[in-house]
Amino acid sequence: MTTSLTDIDDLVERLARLSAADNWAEALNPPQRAALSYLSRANRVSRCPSLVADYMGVTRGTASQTLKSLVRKNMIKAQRSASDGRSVSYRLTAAGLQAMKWPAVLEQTLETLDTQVVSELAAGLKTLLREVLKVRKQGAFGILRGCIYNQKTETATKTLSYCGLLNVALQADETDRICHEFNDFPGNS
Amino acid sequence: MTTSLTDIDDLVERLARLSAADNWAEALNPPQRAALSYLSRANRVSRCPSLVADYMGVTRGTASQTLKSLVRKNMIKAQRSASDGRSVSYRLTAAGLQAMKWPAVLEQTLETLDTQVVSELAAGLKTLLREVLKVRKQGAFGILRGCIYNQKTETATKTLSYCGLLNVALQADETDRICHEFNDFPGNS
DNA sequence: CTAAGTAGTTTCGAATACATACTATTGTAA
DNA sequence: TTACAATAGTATGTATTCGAAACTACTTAG
Repeated sequence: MTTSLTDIDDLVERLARLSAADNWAEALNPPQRAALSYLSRANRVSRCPSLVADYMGVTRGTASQTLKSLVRKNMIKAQRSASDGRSVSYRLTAAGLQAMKWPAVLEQTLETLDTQVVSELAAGLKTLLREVLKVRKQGAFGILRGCIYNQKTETATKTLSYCGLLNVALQADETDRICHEFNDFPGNS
Repeated sequence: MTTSLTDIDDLVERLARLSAADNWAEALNPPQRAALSYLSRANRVSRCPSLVADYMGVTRGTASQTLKSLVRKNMIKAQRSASDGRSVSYRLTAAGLQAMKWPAVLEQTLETLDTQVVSELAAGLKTLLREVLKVRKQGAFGILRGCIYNQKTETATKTLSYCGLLNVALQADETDRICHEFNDFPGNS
């Protein structure tokens, strides 16, 4: 059975599409849900329009629109930065946190699958995402040592670092760079 | 390293999103590309609005709109059925076939990955899709024995059937049902 | 201090998407 | 046969996404 490369492209496309269709709630549409999900996991300095745009793969203008609709729906609130008068940080409201409590339909489907299959699938997808980010030159995801998303694995020869939020493996020299997603505060404020 | 179920949902969502952003051509946007891709692979009786809607996970109204825009762009042409005055079948124009020649950006990324990783990833995604289709009760994918998408694998005990178009494994009793995607004519007309 | 760069917003036009209501055709049952 | 339900497809209204481009406001480099 030959696995053409087109297959994976189609499968990812279609799965995302079907998942989006099922997750379409009266409260949130798929882009809004994706943005809210990102904001719920990112640290304060990362909860800004341009990084939402980067994460979602849309222009800043589009991200701005989606964030505006989330504000309108009382899911998030904007707060201007004191240090930089240009930048804005968003935080989830109680309603926003509540909306994130609902698990995605795909998650429920995954529960029925074998654990082994699920973890292999996750590993494959992470590898693919890492590659995609490299091609898109979104590689500036250096992680400071103390980041809670920086998962270290000790091997015989060296320490491997991994960003659990963005799902990218990190080179040793990258741990000194500043990461947009850096977070050293478990309370996430 | 724990792999939460949320991970896969996020990864699929994000990969599809980044892929869509990169595949956004002046000619086609992502839904149009998805619809055209389906039409290029489906047999005549399957190239109708309602099955495009099923495949894409949208309502018939939405599918109708997208098909209209593809007609406007001269990618496809409509043809009314002689046997059923209600139904319509679309076929790709020369321009439509040409547009499908361009590989998706994700495919190029996949070329850089290990073959083993790619085939395991494809297998995992197919399993997941099969499960999603079951939940959505889109299970009426019975494949007639002669279908060119019906890939048979002989094992010691029995014959396994598989639909190469829809990426679903088929039970033995399903091979007698009529499949929307059934195709016994390699020329696909 | 000026110029370039950065963060974010607004506007425009095309299109997606749902829900709903609609037309036309086909099938079923009295 | 004549109702009536089911099916295939379309049209409309509203909200929103999306890229592109133009714009404001702030920050930084020379």
